Amino acid sequence: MSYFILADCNNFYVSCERLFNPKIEKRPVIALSQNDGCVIARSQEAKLLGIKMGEPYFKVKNLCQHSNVVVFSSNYQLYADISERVMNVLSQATPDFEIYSIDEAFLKFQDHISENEILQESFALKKLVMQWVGIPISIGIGPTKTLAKVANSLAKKNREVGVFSLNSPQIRENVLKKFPIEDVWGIGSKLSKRLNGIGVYSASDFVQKDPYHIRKIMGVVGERILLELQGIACLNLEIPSPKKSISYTRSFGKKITDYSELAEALATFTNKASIKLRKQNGYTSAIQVFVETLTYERERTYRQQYGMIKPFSKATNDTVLLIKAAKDCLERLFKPNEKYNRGGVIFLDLASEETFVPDLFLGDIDSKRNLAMRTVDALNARFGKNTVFFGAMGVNQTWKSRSEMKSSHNTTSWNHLPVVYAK
DNA sequence: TCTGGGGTCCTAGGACCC
DNA sequence: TCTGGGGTCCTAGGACCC
Repeated sequence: MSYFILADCNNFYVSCERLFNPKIEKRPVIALSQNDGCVIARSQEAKLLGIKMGEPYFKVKNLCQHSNVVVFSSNYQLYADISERVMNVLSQATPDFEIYSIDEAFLKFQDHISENEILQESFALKKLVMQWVGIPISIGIGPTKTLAKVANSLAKKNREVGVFSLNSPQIRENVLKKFPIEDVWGIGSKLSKRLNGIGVYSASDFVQKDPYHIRKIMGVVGERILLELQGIACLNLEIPSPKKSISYTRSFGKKITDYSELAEALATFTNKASIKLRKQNGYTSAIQVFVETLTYERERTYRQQYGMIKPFSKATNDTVLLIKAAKDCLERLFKPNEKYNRGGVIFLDLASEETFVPDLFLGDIDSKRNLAMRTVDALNARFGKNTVFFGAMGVNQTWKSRSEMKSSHNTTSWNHLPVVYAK
């Protein structure tokens, strides 16, 4: 047996913004998704105003203006950097450590450490992250990952303490009775409706079901969640493995009807994705390209996706080839007089360097091209994004997504470094 | 006018093989 | 009268997460 700890940053994006802007400490603050589309982070004050997670921004814009809400476009560069700092502190506690998302990490401790020591350790970690990074976190403890998740959401309810353990079976029983089934990790809207149908409304209702029966109606996923809630660990820490697919998809700042504009956008996305690909030393054997249209009819929106997959005879990470393939796909997908609002590229079937098979007939051409790509990446890393770029990407980039209320890159750009004035 | 983006895992069904 | 069965691989789609 062992214990799992889930450390989760409180209102992470908002906390990052507050770090460099202490004036907004007590005010309602929200952060928006890419393209300023919907609300994806809210401060406690904003939650109390009734602003929901994932709500489209235009629906709450008025409320925000009236209630003096501070609104930010997402500043992922800043959030990623702060995240790394938080993870660095957390990972000091144990080598059994898994970064689960930008603001969450699992830690695992063997059970020869007492319950009391685990609690002490958790309080110490929480304090340390606040001291060294300035981000508030909550900690949940339990014998399984799923129970640590439940414990974490209880820790968040009492932020003054901010640590909650579900190791004791008695406490577990009481907690699960009041814990709605739809809030359990892995149970989404579809599964919770299905479970409601068989009389399951709380996590405790679920735990009393027969795992075999649950397996029949929910598959192994459902059975695993059930056992995890019973305290039987089915999920372990995940060892980071290279990504199985890499994608870059964006909504455009305006609707696009023009083929060449669309082609430039997709070339830009392909470039972004191939930089990610080379960063993990990967090769892709197939590219998927899609574009999407959006139409409104009587208060309803209809999305239509057009996509195609193009396999390569040989895995590649060469931006030039990838852009060419993306354009081939687009040529077939494109329909004039359509209004496109979104597009993207996905690299599928990723292969690593070790499994990459050089082409017998092309000989050394590959390694030369590879070197060229590496040089482009190095130049851009050193002198800034897009110092060197591909003509196909265009120069006007009129389709770029909106991001009108973005804060500075305080920790990742010399030009945005905070300045302190002495009196 | 205006609704994100990047991922993962699982399953069912078809094609194919012996 | 009676017309196999087991295995693998691939793909599309569904469901979920943050």
